[in-house]
Amino acid sequence: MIGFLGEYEATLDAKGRFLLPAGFKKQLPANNPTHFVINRGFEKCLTLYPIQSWEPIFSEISKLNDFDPKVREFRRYFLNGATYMESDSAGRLLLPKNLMEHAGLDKDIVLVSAVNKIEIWDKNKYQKFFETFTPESFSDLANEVMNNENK
Amino acid sequence: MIGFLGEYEATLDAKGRFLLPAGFKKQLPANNPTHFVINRGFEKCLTLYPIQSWEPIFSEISKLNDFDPKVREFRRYFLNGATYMESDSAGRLLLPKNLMEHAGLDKDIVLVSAVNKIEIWDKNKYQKFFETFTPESFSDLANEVMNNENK
DNA sequence: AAAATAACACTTTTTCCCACTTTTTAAGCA
DNA sequence: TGCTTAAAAAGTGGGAAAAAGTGTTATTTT
Repeated sequence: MIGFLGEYEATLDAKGRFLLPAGFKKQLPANNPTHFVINRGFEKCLTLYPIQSWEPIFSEISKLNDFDPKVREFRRYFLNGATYMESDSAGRLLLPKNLMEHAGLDKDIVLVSAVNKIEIWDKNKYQKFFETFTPESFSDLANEVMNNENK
Repeated sequence: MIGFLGEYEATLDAKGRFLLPAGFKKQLPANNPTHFVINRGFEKCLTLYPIQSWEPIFSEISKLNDFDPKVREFRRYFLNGATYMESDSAGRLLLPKNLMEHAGLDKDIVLVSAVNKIEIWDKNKYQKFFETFTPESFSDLANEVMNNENK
């Protein structure tokens, strides 16, 4: 399985393209290093899936029962932002405009590891997120999350 | 199998035609990229089936027991709007008027992936649909839908 | 030297508009 | 009434201009 580490910055050009930071490039799977799916994140950010990470998710979704209204609702929300992307000859990725809006991206962005995918944040919003976080609250959260896991 | 991704906008011209967005065009099956069936959606929207996606559904429906009044009722409703469509020389699709009414389409429309087919919404109605959705409610829904699957 | 950014040229897609054909509707008349 | 014709509406096809997207090269930064 793919496992990303680290956090890198990048900038969007006038057309909404950005260069995948070299740090992440090195961590991409060897076979399909140019194929991605990008989607809305649960928070005000985007989620970038290398194609290998996306496929099992999509496969799950396509098995759901289409006659269940909840399924349709979920699917609509989940798939609406998902967009297939391929990096261009210069290794850049072009962000769809609706997703840029969703995440409130401007010019400076931050790419953060999220295990088998990468989250994309607006730099300012990302910093603010951290400012609201004290070491203690982080410690509490860690305790809660990691404990539930082991029960 | 066909699997669509993403959400794209289009506009209807005075005659009720729209251009299938390039983003979806690329995802169409190579063999019959101009043949569709369009139908009422369960919600206030339309469902556009590439012909390959329609055929298995139609086949399912034709197998149902005709002596069951509920079957006849369902079939009547489901098939009543279904219309065969072919895109014209410029790649445009002409919407039947009765279906435009059903979905309350005006000028601006949104096309959204529904795995092997595409939903067509009025832009305003679609936006309202999303406004009623908080990240938490989506998260709950996702949890519910994807959990049922694993039981 | 490698990576990131900026600038530019080019191609594709989209939009908007107009002209033409076919079908439908309405109207006139024997 | 039934036929014919005119008018209107609906549907189709295509082209030009604008916008969006893509690729390349050069320059700057680290």
